[in-house]
Amino acid sequence: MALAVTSPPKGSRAARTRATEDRILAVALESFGTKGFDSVSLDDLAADLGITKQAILYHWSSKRVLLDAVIDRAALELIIEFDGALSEDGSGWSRVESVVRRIFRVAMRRPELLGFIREISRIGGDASLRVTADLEPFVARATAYFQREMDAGRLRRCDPGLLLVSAYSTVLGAATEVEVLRAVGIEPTLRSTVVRRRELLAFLYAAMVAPEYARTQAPR
Amino acid sequence: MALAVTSPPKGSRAARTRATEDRILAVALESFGTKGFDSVSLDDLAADLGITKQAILYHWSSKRVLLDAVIDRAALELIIEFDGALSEDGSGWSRVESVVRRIFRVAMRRPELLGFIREISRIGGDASLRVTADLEPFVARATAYFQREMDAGRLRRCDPGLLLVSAYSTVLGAATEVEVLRAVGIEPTLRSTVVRRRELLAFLYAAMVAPEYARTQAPR
DNA sequence: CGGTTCACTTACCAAGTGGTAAACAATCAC
DNA sequence: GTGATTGTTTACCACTTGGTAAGTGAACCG
Repeated sequence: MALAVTSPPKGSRAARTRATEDRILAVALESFGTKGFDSVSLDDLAADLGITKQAILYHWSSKRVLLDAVIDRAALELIIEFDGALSEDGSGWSRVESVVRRIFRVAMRRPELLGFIREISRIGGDASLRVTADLEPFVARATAYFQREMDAGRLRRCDPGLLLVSAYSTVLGAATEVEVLRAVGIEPTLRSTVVRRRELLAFLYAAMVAPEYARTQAPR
Repeated sequence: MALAVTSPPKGSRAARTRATEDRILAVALESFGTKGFDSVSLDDLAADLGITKQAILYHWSSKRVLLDAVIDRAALELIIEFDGALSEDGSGWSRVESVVRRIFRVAMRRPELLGFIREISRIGGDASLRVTADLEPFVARATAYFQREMDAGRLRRCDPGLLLVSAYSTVLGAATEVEVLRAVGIEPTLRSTVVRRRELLAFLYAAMVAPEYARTQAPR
Protein backbone atom coordinates (compact mmCIF):
# COMPACT_ATOMS: atom_id res chain seq x y z
CA MET A 1 0.00 0.00 0.00
CA ALA A 2 2.15 2.81 1.30
CA LEU A 3 5.47 3.13 -0.46
CA ALA A 4 7.77 2.15 2.38
CA VAL A 5 10.43 4.83 2.14
CA THR A 6 13.36 3.68 4.26
CA SER A 7 16.46 5.36 5.60
CA PRO A 8 17.91 7.13 2.55
CA PRO A 9 15.45 9.93 1.77
CA LYS A 10 14.97 10.47 -1.93
CA GLY A 11 12.58 12.12 -4.31
CA SER A 12 11.41 15.70 -4.25
CA ARG A 13 10.53 17.28 -0.93
CA ALA A 14 6.84 17.19 -1.77
CA ALA A 15 7.05 13.49 -2.60
CA ARG A 16 8.81 12.68 0.64
CA THR A 17 6.23 14.63 2.60
CA ARG A 18 3.46 12.70 0.94
CA ALA A 19 5.26 9.45 1.71
CA THR A 20 5.62 10.38 5.39
CA GLU A 21 1.96 11.29 5.74
CA ASP A 22 1.12 8.04 4.03
CA ARG A 23 3.18 6.04 6.49
CA ILE A 24 1.62 7.83 9.45
CA LEU A 25 -1.89 7.21 8.16
CA ALA A 26 -1.15 3.55 7.50
CA VAL A 27 0.24 2.93 10.98
CA ALA A 28 -2.52 4.98 12.61
CA LEU A 29 -5.20 3.00 10.75
CA GLU A 30 -3.64 -0.26 11.84
CA SER A 31 -3.29 0.80 15.47
CA PHE A 32 -6.67 2.50 15.82
CA GLY A 33 -8.36 -0.45 14.13
CA THR A 34 -6.85 -3.11 16.36
CA LYS A 35 -6.35 -1.36 19.69
CA GLY A 36 -8.90 1.44 19.52
CA PHE A 37 -8.55 5.18 19.18
CA ASP A 38 -8.22 5.98 22.87
CA SER A 39 -5.83 3.11 23.52
CA VAL A 40 -3.23 4.47 21.13
CA SER A 41 -1.33 7.57 22.17
CA LEU A 42 0.46 9.84 19.75
CA ASP A 43 3.69 8.78 21.43
CA ASP A 44 2.87 5.14 20.67
CA LEU A 45 2.25 5.97 17.04
CA ALA A 46 5.42 8.02 16.79
CA ALA A 47 7.48 5.25 18.39
CA ASP A 48 6.12 2.74 15.87
CA LEU A 49 7.11 5.09 13.09
CA GLY A 50 10.50 5.97 14.49
CA ILE A 51 9.68 9.67 14.63
CA THR A 52 8.55 12.06 17.34
CA LYS A 53 4.98 12.86 18.27
CA GLN A 54 5.47 16.47 17.21
CA ALA A 55 6.20 15.38 13.67
CA ILE A 56 2.70 13.92 13.56
CA LEU A 57 1.21 17.08 15.00
CA TYR A 58 2.99 19.06 12.32
CA HIS A 59 0.95 17.32 9.61
CA TRP A 60 -2.35 17.25 11.54
CA SER A 61 -3.04 19.87 14.15
CA SER A 62 -4.56 17.48 16.70
CA LYS A 63 -5.23 13.81 17.32
CA ARG A 64 -8.86 14.34 16.42
CA VAL A 65 -7.94 15.88 13.06
CA LEU A 66 -5.64 12.93 12.42
CA LEU A 67 -8.57 10.62 13.12
CA ASP A 68 -10.61 12.34 10.41
CA ALA A 69 -7.80 11.80 7.94
CA VAL A 70 -7.58 8.13 8.91
CA ILE A 71 -11.34 7.77 8.45
CA ASP A 72 -11.13 9.17 4.94
CA ARG A 73 -8.30 6.84 4.11
CA ALA A 74 -10.09 3.79 5.52
CA ALA A 75 -13.25 4.59 3.58
CA LEU A 76 -11.23 5.05 0.41
CA GLU A 77 -9.49 1.71 0.84
CA LEU A 78 -12.76 -0.04 1.60
CA ILE A 79 -14.35 1.34 -1.52
CA ILE A 80 -11.35 0.34 -3.60
CA GLU A 81 -11.58 -3.19 -2.20
CA PHE A 82 -15.31 -3.70 -2.67
CA ASP A 83 -16.47 -1.46 -5.43
CA GLY A 84 -14.60 -3.51 -7.96
CA ALA A 85 -16.50 -6.62 -6.98
CA LEU A 86 -19.78 -4.79 -7.45
CA SER A 87 -18.76 -3.85 -10.98
CA GLU A 88 -17.77 -7.35 -11.98
CA ASP A 89 -19.69 -9.33 -14.55
CA GLY A 90 -22.34 -11.84 -13.58
CA SER A 91 -25.72 -11.29 -12.04
CA GLY A 92 -27.76 -12.45 -9.09
CA TRP A 93 -26.02 -14.80 -6.78
CA SER A 94 -22.67 -14.92 -8.54
CA ARG A 95 -22.07 -11.23 -7.96
CA VAL A 96 -23.10 -11.46 -4.30
CA GLU A 97 -20.76 -14.39 -3.95
CA SER A 98 -17.86 -12.45 -5.35
CA VAL A 99 -18.51 -9.60 -2.91
CA VAL A 100 -18.61 -12.01 0.00
CA ARG A 101 -15.36 -13.59 -1.10
CA ARG A 102 -13.86 -10.15 -1.34
CA ILE A 103 -14.97 -9.23 2.18
CA PHE A 104 -13.53 -12.46 3.50
CA ARG A 105 -10.24 -11.76 1.82
CA VAL A 106 -10.11 -8.29 3.32
CA ALA A 107 -11.11 -9.59 6.73
CA MET A 108 -8.30 -12.13 6.65
CA ARG A 109 -5.59 -9.93 5.20
CA ARG A 110 -6.48 -6.62 6.78
CA PRO A 111 -8.67 -7.17 9.85
CA GLU A 112 -7.74 -3.73 11.16
CA LEU A 113 -9.60 -2.10 8.28
CA LEU A 114 -12.94 -3.63 9.23
CA GLY A 115 -12.16 -3.32 12.91
CA PHE A 116 -11.56 0.37 12.42
CA ILE A 117 -15.01 0.93 10.94
CA ARG A 118 -16.52 -0.73 14.00
CA GLU A 119 -14.38 1.36 16.28
CA ILE A 120 -15.54 4.53 14.56
CA SER A 121 -19.19 3.55 14.90
CA ARG A 122 -18.61 3.32 18.62
CA ILE A 123 -16.88 6.66 18.92
CA GLY A 124 -20.01 8.17 17.42
CA GLY A 125 -20.59 11.84 16.80
CA ASP A 126 -18.74 13.55 13.99
CA ALA A 127 -16.57 10.52 13.37
CA SER A 128 -19.40 8.21 12.38
CA LEU A 129 -21.09 10.94 10.39
CA ARG A 130 -17.90 11.26 8.40
CA VAL A 131 -17.50 7.57 7.63
CA THR A 132 -21.19 7.37 6.73
CA ALA A 133 -20.79 10.25 4.30
CA ASP A 134 -17.62 8.76 2.84
CA LEU A 135 -19.25 5.40 2.17
CA GLU A 136 -22.57 6.75 0.97
CA PRO A 137 -21.91 6.35 -2.76
CA PHE A 138 -20.89 2.74 -2.34
CA VAL A 139 -23.90 1.94 -0.18
CA ALA A 140 -26.17 3.56 -2.74
CA ARG A 141 -24.70 1.42 -5.51
CA ALA A 142 -25.07 -1.75 -3.48
CA THR A 143 -28.69 -1.20 -2.50
CA ALA A 144 -29.58 -0.17 -6.06
CA TYR A 145 -28.03 -3.42 -7.24
CA PHE A 146 -30.05 -5.43 -4.73
CA GLN A 147 -33.18 -3.62 -5.83
CA ARG A 148 -32.59 -4.49 -9.48
CA GLU A 149 -31.94 -8.13 -8.65
CA MET A 150 -35.14 -8.34 -6.64
CA ASP A 151 -37.12 -6.77 -9.46
CA ALA A 152 -35.64 -9.38 -11.78
CA GLY A 153 -36.79 -12.11 -9.39
CA ARG A 154 -33.31 -13.39 -8.71
CA LEU A 155 -33.15 -12.30 -5.06
CA ARG A 156 -35.82 -12.77 -2.44
CA ARG A 157 -37.84 -9.57 -2.15
CA CYS A 158 -37.19 -7.55 1.00
CA ASP A 159 -35.86 -4.18 2.15
CA PRO A 160 -32.59 -3.81 0.24
CA GLY A 161 -31.00 -1.70 2.97
CA LEU A 162 -31.76 -4.30 5.62
CA LEU A 163 -30.53 -7.06 3.38
CA LEU A 164 -27.27 -5.18 3.03
CA VAL A 165 -26.96 -4.78 6.78
CA SER A 166 -27.78 -8.42 7.42
CA ALA A 167 -25.33 -9.67 4.86
CA TYR A 168 -22.71 -7.19 6.00
CA SER A 169 -22.87 -8.10 9.66
CA THR A 170 -23.13 -11.80 8.96
CA VAL A 171 -20.00 -11.80 6.86
CA LEU A 172 -18.17 -9.38 9.12
CA GLY A 173 -19.05 -11.48 12.13
CA ALA A 174 -18.00 -14.77 10.63
CA ALA A 175 -14.83 -13.15 9.35
CA THR A 176 -13.75 -11.13 12.36
CA GLU A 177 -15.56 -12.35 15.47
CA VAL A 178 -12.58 -14.47 16.41
CA GLU A 179 -13.42 -14.77 20.08
CA VAL A 180 -16.92 -15.95 19.38
CA LEU A 181 -15.61 -18.49 16.92
CA ARG A 182 -13.21 -19.74 19.53
CA ALA A 183 -16.07 -19.97 22.00
CA VAL A 184 -17.91 -22.40 19.72
CA GLY A 185 -14.76 -24.42 19.28
CA ILE A 186 -13.55 -23.09 15.94
CA GLU A 187 -9.90 -22.11 15.86
CA PRO A 188 -9.45 -19.44 13.20
CA THR A 189 -6.79 -21.21 11.17
CA LEU A 190 -6.41 -20.69 7.47
CA ARG A 191 -7.93 -24.05 6.62
CA SER A 192 -10.97 -23.54 8.81
CA THR A 193 -11.49 -20.20 7.13
CA VAL A 194 -12.08 -21.90 3.81
CA VAL A 195 -14.67 -24.16 5.40
CA ARG A 196 -16.23 -21.20 7.15
CA ARG A 197 -16.51 -19.25 3.95
CA ARG A 198 -18.13 -22.14 2.17
CA GLU A 199 -20.70 -22.67 4.93
CA LEU A 200 -21.37 -18.97 5.19
CA LEU A 201 -21.98 -18.75 1.45
CA ALA A 202 -24.49 -21.56 1.77
CA PHE A 203 -26.14 -19.70 4.66
CA LEU A 204 -26.37 -16.49 2.66
CA TYR A 205 -27.45 -18.30 -0.48
CA ALA A 206 -30.36 -19.83 1.34
CA ALA A 207 -31.25 -16.52 2.93
CA MET A 208 -30.99 -14.28 -0.10
CA VAL A 209 -31.73 -16.11 -3.32
CA ALA A 210 -35.35 -16.27 -4.40
CA PRO A 211 -36.50 -19.91 -4.15
CA GLU A 212 -38.17 -19.94 -7.59
CA TYR A 213 -34.95 -18.69 -9.14
CA ALA A 214 -32.78 -21.06 -7.12
CA ARG A 215 -34.60 -24.05 -8.60
CA THR A 216 -33.44 -23.06 -12.09
CA GLN A 217 -29.79 -22.96 -11.01
CA ALA A 218 -27.14 -25.29 -9.68
CA PRO A 219 -27.16 -24.37 -5.94
CA ARG A 220 -23.40 -24.03 -5.72
CA MET B 1 -31.17 -5.11 38.46
CA ALA B 2 -29.08 -3.43 41.12
CA LEU B 3 -31.03 -2.38 44.13
CA ALA B 4 -30.57 1.37 43.88
CA VAL B 5 -29.70 2.27 47.45
CA THR B 6 -29.99 6.04 47.75
CA SER B 7 -28.88 8.55 50.36
CA PRO B 8 -30.12 7.01 53.63
CA PRO B 9 -28.01 3.88 54.09
CA LYS B 10 -29.95 0.99 55.51
CA GLY B 11 -29.67 -2.74 55.92
CA SER B 12 -26.77 -4.64 57.42
CA ARG B 13 -23.26 -3.52 56.64
CA ALA B 14 -22.70 -6.59 54.48
CA ALA B 15 -25.85 -5.85 52.53
CA ARG B 16 -24.83 -2.28 51.93
CA THR B 17 -21.40 -3.37 50.77
CA ARG B 18 -22.97 -5.77 48.30
CA ALA B 19 -25.26 -3.00 47.09
CA THR B 20 -22.34 -0.64 46.52
CA GLU B 21 -20.35 -3.24 44.60
CA ASP B 22 -23.45 -3.93 42.57
CA ARG B 23 -23.85 -0.29 41.68
CA ILE B 24 -20.20 0.00 40.70
CA LEU B 25 -20.41 -3.08 38.48
CA ALA B 26 -23.59 -1.84 36.83
CA VAL B 27 -22.16 1.57 36.01
CA ALA B 28 -18.84 0.08 34.92
CA LEU B 29 -20.60 -2.37 32.59
CA GLU B 30 -22.62 0.41 31.07
CA SER B 31 -19.63 2.70 30.58
CA PHE B 32 -17.20 0.06 29.34
CA GLY B 33 -19.82 -1.30 26.98
CA THR B 34 -20.67 2.02 25.37
CA LYS B 35 -17.42 3.99 25.56
CA GLY B 36 -14.82 1.24 25.78
CA PHE B 37 -12.55 0.12 28.58
CA ASP B 38 -9.68 2.50 27.89
CA SER B 39 -11.96 5.46 27.31
CA VAL B 40 -13.40 5.31 30.82
CA SER B 41 -11.18 6.34 33.68
CA LEU B 42 -11.71 5.29 37.26
CA ASP B 43 -12.33 8.94 38.04
CA ASP B 44 -15.11 9.03 35.43
CA LEU B 45 -16.72 5.98 36.97
CA ALA B 46 -16.43 7.37 40.47
CA ALA B 47 -17.92 10.68 39.40
CA ASP B 48 -20.90 8.89 37.85
CA LEU B 49 -21.38 7.03 41.11
CA GLY B 50 -20.87 10.02 43.37
CA ILE B 51 -17.98 8.37 45.19
CA THR B 52 -14.22 8.61 44.96
CA LYS B 53 -11.96 6.51 42.77
CA GLN B 54 -10.33 5.04 45.83
CA ALA B 55 -13.63 3.59 46.96
CA ILE B 56 -13.63 1.54 43.76
CA LEU B 57 -10.04 0.48 44.33
CA TYR B 58 -11.00 -0.61 47.81
CA HIS B 59 -13.33 -3.28 46.40
CA TRP B 60 -11.10 -4.29 43.46
CA SER B 61 -7.38 -3.88 43.70
CA SER B 62 -6.89 -2.54 40.18
CA LYS B 63 -8.81 -1.46 37.10
CA ARG B 64 -7.93 -4.73 35.42
CA VAL B 65 -9.35 -6.76 38.31
CA LEU B 66 -12.51 -4.66 38.15
CA LEU B 67 -12.76 -5.53 34.46
CA ASP B 68 -12.71 -9.24 35.29
CA ALA B 69 -15.57 -8.73 37.72
CA VAL B 70 -17.54 -6.82 35.10
CA ILE B 71 -16.93 -9.61 32.60
CA ASP B 72 -18.32 -12.19 34.99
CA ARG B 73 -21.34 -10.04 35.63
CA ALA B 74 -21.98 -9.43 31.94
CA ALA B 75 -21.73 -13.13 31.14
CA LEU B 76 -24.11 -13.93 33.98
CA GLU B 77 -26.67 -11.41 32.77
CA LEU B 78 -26.38 -12.65 29.20
CA ILE B 79 -26.98 -16.21 30.28
CA ILE B 80 -29.96 -15.18 32.37
CA GLU B 81 -31.41 -13.33 29.39
CA PHE B 82 -30.92 -16.06 26.83
CA ASP B 83 -30.84 -19.37 28.57
CA GLY B 84 -34.49 -19.08 29.45
CA ALA B 85 -35.42 -18.80 25.79
CA LEU B 86 -33.45 -21.94 25.02
CA SER B 87 -35.44 -23.82 27.64
CA GLU B 88 -38.82 -22.69 26.39
CA ASP B 89 -41.27 -25.06 24.82
CA GLY B 90 -41.58 -25.48 21.10
CA SER B 91 -39.15 -26.98 18.64
CA GLY B 92 -37.40 -26.11 15.43
CA TRP B 93 -38.01 -22.67 14.15
CA SER B 94 -40.27 -21.46 16.94
CA ARG B 95 -37.51 -21.82 19.51
CA VAL B 96 -34.97 -20.07 17.28
CA GLU B 97 -37.46 -17.32 16.78
CA SER B 98 -37.93 -16.83 20.47
CA VAL B 99 -34.16 -16.58 20.98
CA VAL B 100 -33.89 -14.00 18.20
CA ARG B 101 -36.71 -11.98 19.73
CA ARG B 102 -34.94 -12.17 23.04
CA ILE B 103 -31.67 -10.92 21.58
CA PHE B 104 -33.50 -8.06 19.91
CA ARG B 105 -35.11 -7.11 23.16
CA VAL B 106 -31.77 -7.12 24.93
CA ALA B 107 -30.14 -5.17 22.10
CA MET B 108 -32.81 -2.50 22.33
CA ARG B 109 -33.05 -2.24 26.09
CA ARG B 110 -29.45 -2.87 27.03
CA PRO B 111 -27.18 -2.23 24.07
CA GLU B 112 -24.22 -1.79 26.39
CA LEU B 113 -24.39 -5.45 27.35
CA LEU B 114 -23.82 -6.67 23.81
CA GLY B 115 -21.43 -3.83 23.11
CA PHE B 116 -19.38 -4.88 26.10
CA ILE B 117 -18.90 -8.41 24.78
CA ARG B 118 -17.59 -6.93 21.53
CA GLU B 119 -15.31 -4.63 23.43
CA ILE B 120 -13.91 -7.54 25.39
CA SER B 121 -13.22 -9.53 22.24
CA ARG B 122 -11.12 -6.65 21.03
CA ILE B 123 -9.15 -6.29 24.24
CA GLY B 124 -8.17 -9.91 23.75
CA GLY B 125 -5.82 -11.87 25.99
CA ASP B 126 -7.04 -12.91 29.40
CA ALA B 127 -10.21 -10.88 29.09
CA SER B 128 -11.60 -12.77 26.12
CA LEU B 129 -10.50 -16.10 27.56
CA ARG B 130 -12.55 -15.27 30.60
CA VAL B 131 -15.72 -14.36 28.76
CA THR B 132 -15.32 -17.43 26.59
CA ALA B 133 -15.04 -19.63 29.65
CA ASP B 134 -18.00 -17.93 31.31
CA LEU B 135 -20.26 -18.44 28.31
CA GLU B 136 -19.10 -21.96 27.48
CA PRO B 137 -22.02 -23.81 29.10
CA PHE B 138 -24.55 -21.70 27.25
CA VAL B 139 -22.77 -22.13 23.93
CA ALA B 140 -22.63 -25.87 24.50
CA ARG B 141 -26.38 -26.00 25.10
CA ALA B 142 -27.13 -23.93 22.02
CA THR B 143 -24.99 -26.00 19.65
CA ALA B 144 -26.35 -29.23 21.08
CA TYR B 145 -29.84 -27.92 20.43
CA PHE B 146 -28.97 -27.05 16.83
CA GLN B 147 -27.48 -30.50 16.36
CA ARG B 148 -30.66 -32.18 17.59
CA GLU B 149 -32.83 -30.06 15.34
CA MET B 150 -30.68 -30.90 12.33
CA ASP B 151 -30.84 -34.59 13.13
CA ALA B 152 -34.61 -34.25 13.29
CA GLY B 153 -34.60 -32.64 9.85
CA ARG B 154 -36.07 -29.38 11.05
CA LEU B 155 -32.99 -27.25 10.45
CA ARG B 156 -30.78 -27.24 7.39
CA ARG B 157 -27.78 -29.45 8.05
CA CYS B 158 -24.50 -27.60 8.59
CA ASP B 159 -21.82 -26.97 11.20
CA PRO B 160 -23.82 -26.05 14.32
CA GLY B 161 -21.05 -23.85 15.70
CA LEU B 162 -20.88 -21.86 12.51
CA LEU B 163 -24.62 -21.59 12.37
CA LEU B 164 -24.55 -20.13 15.85
CA VAL B 165 -21.89 -17.59 14.88
CA SER B 166 -23.74 -16.62 11.72
CA ALA B 167 -27.03 -16.20 13.50
CA TYR B 168 -25.36 -14.42 16.40
CA SER B 169 -23.54 -11.87 14.28
CA THR B 170 -26.48 -11.34 11.97
CA VAL B 171 -28.80 -10.53 14.83
CA LEU B 172 -26.20 -8.56 16.74
CA GLY B 173 -25.39 -6.56 13.65
CA ALA B 174 -28.99 -5.74 12.78
CA ALA B 175 -29.66 -4.91 16.40
CA THR B 176 -26.60 -2.86 17.29
CA GLU B 177 -24.86 -1.68 14.14
CA VAL B 178 -26.64 1.64 14.37
CA GLU B 179 -24.19 3.56 12.23
CA VAL B 180 -24.37 1.05 9.42
CA LEU B 181 -28.14 1.14 9.56
CA ARG B 182 -28.01 4.89 9.35
CA ALA B 183 -25.68 4.61 6.38
CA VAL B 184 -28.28 2.61 4.45
CA GLY B 185 -30.91 5.15 5.37
CA ILE B 186 -32.59 3.40 8.27
CA GLU B 187 -33.09 5.52 11.34
CA PRO B 188 -33.15 3.27 14.41
CA THR B 189 -36.52 4.32 15.74
CA LEU B 190 -38.74 2.04 17.73
CA ARG B 191 -41.14 1.52 14.85
CA SER B 192 -38.41 0.68 12.36
CA THR B 193 -37.08 -1.84 14.85
CA VAL B 194 -40.24 -3.87 14.59
CA VAL B 195 -39.95 -3.92 10.81
CA ARG B 196 -36.27 -4.78 11.06
CA ARG B 197 -36.95 -7.67 13.38
CA ARG B 198 -39.63 -9.04 11.10
CA GLU B 199 -37.39 -8.86 8.03
CA LEU B 200 -34.48 -10.32 9.90
CA LEU B 201 -36.58 -13.24 11.07
CA ALA B 202 -37.54 -13.90 7.48
CA PHE B 203 -33.86 -13.73 6.52
CA LEU B 204 -32.89 -16.20 9.23
CA TYR B 205 -35.87 -18.42 8.54
CA ALA B 206 -34.85 -18.78 4.92
CA ALA B 207 -31.24 -19.40 5.91
CA MET B 208 -31.77 -21.90 8.69
CA VAL B 209 -34.92 -23.93 8.24
CA ALA B 210 -34.66 -27.08 6.17
CA PRO B 211 -36.67 -26.57 2.98
CA GLU B 212 -38.43 -29.94 3.19
CA TYR B 213 -39.56 -29.12 6.70
CA ALA B 214 -40.54 -25.56 5.81
CA ARG B 215 -43.02 -26.83 3.23
CA THR B 216 -44.97 -28.60 5.98
CA GLN B 217 -45.30 -25.41 8.05
CA ALA B 218 -46.85 -21.98 7.76
CA PRO B 219 -43.75 -19.85 7.01
CA ARG B 220 -44.55 -17.25 9.63
C1' DC C 1 -19.33 0.77 76.83
C1' DG C 2 -14.67 0.40 74.25
C1' DG C 3 -11.95 -1.36 70.96
C1' DT C 4 -11.71 -3.36 66.33
C1' DT C 5 -13.01 -3.84 61.87
C1' DC C 6 -14.81 -1.97 57.77
C1' DA C 7 -16.10 1.20 54.01
C1' DC C 8 -14.57 5.17 52.46
C1' DT C 9 -12.10 9.88 51.95
C1' DT C 10 -8.28 13.13 51.73
C1' DA C 11 -3.78 13.76 50.30
C1' DC C 12 -0.41 12.42 47.34
C1' DC C 13 2.67 10.54 43.47
C1' DA C 14 5.09 8.98 39.26
C1' DA C 15 4.11 8.11 34.68
C1' DG C 16 1.81 9.29 30.65
C1' DT C 17 -1.50 12.41 27.99
C1' DG C 18 -2.35 15.89 24.05
C1' DG C 19 -0.45 20.06 22.77
C1' DT C 20 2.86 24.54 22.44
C1' DA C 21 7.26 27.10 21.59
C1' DA C 22 11.44 27.47 19.93
C1' DA C 23 15.64 25.71 17.89
C1' DC C 24 17.61 23.35 13.83
C1' DA C 25 18.89 21.26 9.50
C1' DA C 26 17.84 20.08 4.83
C1' DT C 27 15.90 21.90 0.61
C1' DC C 28 14.02 25.10 -2.29
C1' DA C 29 13.79 29.68 -5.17
C1' DC C 30 16.59 33.13 -6.83
C1' DG D 1 25.75 31.17 -2.74
C1' DT D 2 22.06 33.24 0.20
C1' DG D 3 17.87 33.63 2.42
C1' DA D 4 13.32 31.92 3.01
C1' DT D 5 10.56 27.74 3.52
C1' DT D 6 9.63 23.30 5.26
C1' DG D 7 9.80 19.10 7.94
C1' DT D 8 11.45 17.54 12.19
C1' DT D 9 13.47 17.59 16.91
C1' DT D 10 14.34 19.08 21.72
C1' DA D 11 12.45 21.14 25.57
C1' DC D 12 8.49 22.06 28.05
C1' DC D 13 3.75 22.38 30.16
C1' DA D 14 -0.75 21.65 32.30
C1' DC D 15 -3.59 17.97 33.05
C1' DT D 16 -5.13 13.18 33.56
C1' DT D 17 -4.03 8.47 34.48
C1' DG D 18 -3.92 4.21 37.71
C1' DG D 19 -2.36 3.42 42.12
C1' DT D 20 -0.48 4.10 47.32
C1' DA D 21 -0.58 5.75 52.21
C1' DA D 22 -2.63 7.47 55.89
C1' DG D 23 -6.52 9.12 58.19
C1' DT D 24 -11.74 9.12 59.71
C1' DG D 25 -16.22 8.04 61.23
C1' DA D 26 -19.68 4.75 61.63
C1' DA D 27 -21.09 -0.10 62.43
C1' DC D 28 -20.11 -4.32 64.67
C1' DC D 29 -18.76 -7.39 68.62
C1' DG D 30 -17.32 -8.50 73.22
